[in-house]
Amino acid sequence: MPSVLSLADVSRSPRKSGWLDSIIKGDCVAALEALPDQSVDVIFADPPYNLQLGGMLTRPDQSQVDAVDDEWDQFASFEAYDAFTRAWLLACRRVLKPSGTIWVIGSYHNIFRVGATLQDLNFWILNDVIWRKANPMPNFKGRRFQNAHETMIWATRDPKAKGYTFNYDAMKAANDDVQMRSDWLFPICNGGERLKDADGKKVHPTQKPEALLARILMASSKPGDVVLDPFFGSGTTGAVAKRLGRHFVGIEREQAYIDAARERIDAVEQLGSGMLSVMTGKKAEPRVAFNTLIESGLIAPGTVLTDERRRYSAIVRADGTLAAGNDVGSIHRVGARVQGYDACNGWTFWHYADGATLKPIDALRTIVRAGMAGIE
Amino acid sequence: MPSVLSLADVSRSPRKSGWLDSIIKGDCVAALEALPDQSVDVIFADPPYNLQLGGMLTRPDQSQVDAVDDEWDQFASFEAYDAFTRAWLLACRRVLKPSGTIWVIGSYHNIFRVGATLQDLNFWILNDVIWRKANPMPNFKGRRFQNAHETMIWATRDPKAKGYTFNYDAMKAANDDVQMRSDWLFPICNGGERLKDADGKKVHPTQKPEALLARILMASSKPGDVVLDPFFGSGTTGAVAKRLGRHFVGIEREQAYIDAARERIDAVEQLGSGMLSVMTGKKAEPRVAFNTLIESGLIAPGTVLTDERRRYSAIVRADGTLAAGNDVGSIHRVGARVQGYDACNGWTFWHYADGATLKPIDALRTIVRAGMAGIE
DNA sequence: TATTTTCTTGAATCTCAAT
DNA sequence: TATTGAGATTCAAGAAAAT
Repeated sequence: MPSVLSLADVSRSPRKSGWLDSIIKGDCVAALEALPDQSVDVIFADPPYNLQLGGMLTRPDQSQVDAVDDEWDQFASFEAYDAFTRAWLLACRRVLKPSGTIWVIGSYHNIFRVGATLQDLNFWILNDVIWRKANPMPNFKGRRFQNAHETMIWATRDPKAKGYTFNYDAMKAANDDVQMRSDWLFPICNGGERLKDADGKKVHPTQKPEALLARILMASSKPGDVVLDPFFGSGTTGAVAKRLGRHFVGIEREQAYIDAARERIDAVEQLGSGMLSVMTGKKAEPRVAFNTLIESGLIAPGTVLTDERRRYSAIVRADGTLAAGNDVGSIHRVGARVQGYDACNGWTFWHYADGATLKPIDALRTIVRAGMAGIE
Repeated sequence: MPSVLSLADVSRSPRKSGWLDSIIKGDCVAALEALPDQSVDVIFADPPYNLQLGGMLTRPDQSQVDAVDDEWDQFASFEAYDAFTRAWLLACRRVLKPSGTIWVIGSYHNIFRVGATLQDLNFWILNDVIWRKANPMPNFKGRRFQNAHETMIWATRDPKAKGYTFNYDAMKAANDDVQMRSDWLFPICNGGERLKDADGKKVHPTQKPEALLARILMASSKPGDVVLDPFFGSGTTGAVAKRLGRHFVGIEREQAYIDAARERIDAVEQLGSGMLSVMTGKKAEPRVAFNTLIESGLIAPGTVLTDERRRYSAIVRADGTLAAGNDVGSIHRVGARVQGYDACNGWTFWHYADGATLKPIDALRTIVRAGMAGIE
């Protein structure tokens, strides 16, 4: 089982490597300052997002959303958050090898401040990478777009940094022999992977999926590298690092998280050396909005669509809806209503005139998908 | 053809609307200051990304600068970029209506600074939206992930801003009846849409696809709204705004871009008004009091209403209230109380017997609304 | 036991008009 | 400006319950 060290343990002999594969209990900055200079290859940091939530949020079925309202996510102001960010990034900077890289994940609440601070501190951004969530929480009030992604920033310690690890060929091979893009599709952490306590409640409110960490470590580290996570939480970084044959160091304040992480990591077995190239993201057929056909010029607003036998017709509107008389709605809704049905697949029901013949609008969707080939 | 105004033209009579559907030639901030307060519904801004252009960041070639100067330059340069960002965002803030929203697009080179500045200036971020490029430029050196997206930030002028436009129902209907996500897939602008000069060279280095602007304007504006683009470039915003029946104002310094944009916008035809109306949901429907159902004889006092599964029941009273035992109140209050909830939509919760089946009283409201159609 | 239906839940800055 | 009340609002997965 990974050992848990106090700050005193680490400070007593920082040059030794006793802190490898262990969890340091304590404040993030203080613990970082106890580690030796230039000793870490990769940092993955999932800092507090500084969410600013109003009151309670209820779902349409009147159940309550279990929000992230933990004390550790509360900051008095942007200035306070910026000062915190600066402090832990500076401490990270010192322990990072000159060829090391850092990943930071966040949402629009904090990621812009983190990114600007990284630049201010002379880190050099290599990419921003988007984690597209396959199954994000919906927007319940219908006043915004569904918040369906998070942003990760990948940066070197210095602008001129040479020799950082990027396993380009492995990434390409894992991505059907095309370059790995900056947008990744993964499900959120749920099901058996999600750590639960004895009462069945989630141990940590923001546990990250192992698949995400696996891609990060496969892309930007080598076996035997040292991976540091200054906000260790439930220990996803440690679990994946151990499985992939990397050393880890975690820093965490909360004893409950430390206990869960220790047990979790202890149960992980390292993969054999030949097994490491198989982790890729889930592929899915891209969802194509009807809107996309209009936006990409394949079908013009005002076009008249009919069914295969020209019994019903409807007009395409610029907002991506159809209008059949007073009936306005999605291609599926309007298709159902003109026929008096409850449901209808608008993609196969509605046709457009291509010369003298009618073709289903699904044919246009195929064209769009062809243009997206290889994108996921 | 859209008119081109000098700063003097606009300053002479800023309160008049002569600046609508025109391009103002001049510096971004100076031109913004010539426009009246609170006159714009939506701003789309595509500020300079490339910190090397505009003389703000002297990093043409990392290898030519030594480390010390480099660091100093970089700090100074980020400060200059931040000051520039602050200036144009503040000027935008003044011309934006209280219910207006702003979109800013950028890449990792600048978007973190823009986002942090937006927050510092008290804008309120609604979403960050990812433009996933269907056909991004490959990464040539194989030292990073393929940079396959750009980031857009959508924000209101103030944290508590109410009444901003978001055409939720149209977006959802256009997206196969599931809510629109924060990651959008579009091809980059090339082919026939890409403006070329007489030599076949592209007119503008970062011309945005019209499809992207179409979705932005369909989502966050109404026909007749005023759309401002302070970095007008080749005029994509103006072309799409005109096509979709929105007014536009563009600000641009370079005469070559202005000439190209004028010609381009002049060739655009506005879509017919029938194509432009935005699909709205229940929120936009006229309010109908439950009382009205009783007054119009659709439901009689004394009628027993139940929920869908007949677990709860209540009696309709002549004054338009419901009674469930001692509980008397609106359809919503009583619906909430019988279930032990804080809130409830009585229209969809309560059902009446229509023969052997139960129907929601919302069906009766629909009848009333149909009868009101055309009266208003 | 196998299949279908219902329930639960996830980093969320989540209403608006009338008074 | 703060309060009140009408009434609008969710997608995908996995687990649990029902058939």
